[in-house]
Amino acid sequence: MLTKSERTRQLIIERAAPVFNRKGYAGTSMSDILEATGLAKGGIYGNFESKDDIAAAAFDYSYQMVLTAVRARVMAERTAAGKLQAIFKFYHNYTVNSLFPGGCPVLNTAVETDDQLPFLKRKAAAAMQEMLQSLQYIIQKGIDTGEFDNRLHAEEEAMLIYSIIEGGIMMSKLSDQPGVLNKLLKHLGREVKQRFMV
Amino acid sequence: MLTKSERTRQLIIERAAPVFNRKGYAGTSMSDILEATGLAKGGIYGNFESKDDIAAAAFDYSYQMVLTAVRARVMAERTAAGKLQAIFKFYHNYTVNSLFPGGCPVLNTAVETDDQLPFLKRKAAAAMQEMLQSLQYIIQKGIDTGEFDNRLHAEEEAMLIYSIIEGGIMMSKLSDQPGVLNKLLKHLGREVKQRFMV
DNA sequence: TGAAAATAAGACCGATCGGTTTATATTTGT
DNA sequence: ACAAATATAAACCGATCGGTCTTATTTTCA
Repeated sequence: MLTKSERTRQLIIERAAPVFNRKGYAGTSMSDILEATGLAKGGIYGNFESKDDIAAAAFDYSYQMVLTAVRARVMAERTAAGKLQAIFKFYHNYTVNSLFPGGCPVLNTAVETDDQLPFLKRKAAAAMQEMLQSLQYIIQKGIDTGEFDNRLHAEEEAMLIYSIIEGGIMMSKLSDQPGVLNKLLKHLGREVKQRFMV
Repeated sequence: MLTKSERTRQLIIERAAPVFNRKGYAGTSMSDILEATGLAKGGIYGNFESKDDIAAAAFDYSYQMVLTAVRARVMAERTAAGKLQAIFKFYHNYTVNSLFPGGCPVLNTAVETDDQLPFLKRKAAAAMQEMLQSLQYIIQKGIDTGEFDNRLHAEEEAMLIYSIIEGGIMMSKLSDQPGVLNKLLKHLGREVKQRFMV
């Protein structure tokens, strides 16, 4: 069994992550975290060094949640096209249905950390890199196995897909219209069926 | 000539806008604004009611700067394809060369204002809507004049372009690689030349 | 140019910020 | 079950938050 401290630490991360994701680093206060966890200062600072420390752990947790959920859906598919469609399906209605509120943690963190908060920016950058490489890997595999047109550039297509998804999340959130993202995902689905397939 | 107060108000907006754009609403303090303007409290609060009031004016100013710059480039072109290419050119190297630092004010504001800051969210939403409609108008005009393939859906293509640009700005900023956005813009340019043209 | 009006400086305000510390309560291993 | 170790509550800290107010200065126009 986990030690008490380890369980508390986990609780703090799980409760703080959605708060940071909705309100951002600067917009989240320690009292927000006290409220979300039901703990007092001592319970927090006995398990974390600082607000930064919590924000870093919360980002890791948030990203891991997304990554795990996407991975599970991708691995359930055999073909490259199936894997890509599974990703698109994952993001369907993302702004209203996501694992926890506030949209994509990579996008949110990327936008808030311009020069400041370098420790968070590094994490978000690594996360994006990993997402892009996963996409690229799927596409390249599709090309190599002859499933996809070999004139495709895997890296470029991965970047396109990622930019449309992240841009679409922002657009849907801002307009309060989940359908905006959904239309973009539908377009991506058609592209895979038509332009990607040989 | 403008009254003293009007000139001071303008100075505050011009100096505060890039600060808000880089650090966000929550991340910007009044002392940041005092420092950026060189004024004291009295000078600020004599011309603005509150931080919110400054942030609202600063967003309007930032967005107006972008819109004006894009409009000028678009109006200098006659064809729909030329207008779209001018927009893509405007965003070339945007993360390092933009009018003022911090990336796209619509994107930044959209991400920070989830449920909170409704007065800013409304402004950003209206700005995005205007950008999308401008894009859609250009594309529809291209279709109507026979310059573009009439099987295109103007609204969908506008959303695609906008999502790629905004997503691309985020990706370039996060990775510190202006080339990411540039590659996406290059792709958009090719798409217009190939898929759009009849 | 001089007096009234407009504008800005800067001391000041209570509230809240992130964080520390001490004292109490709870786990833990024997 | 008990003592030692661990973990949490809560009072407390200086700094900073957004904002007010009085006073001094600058602008304005007769």
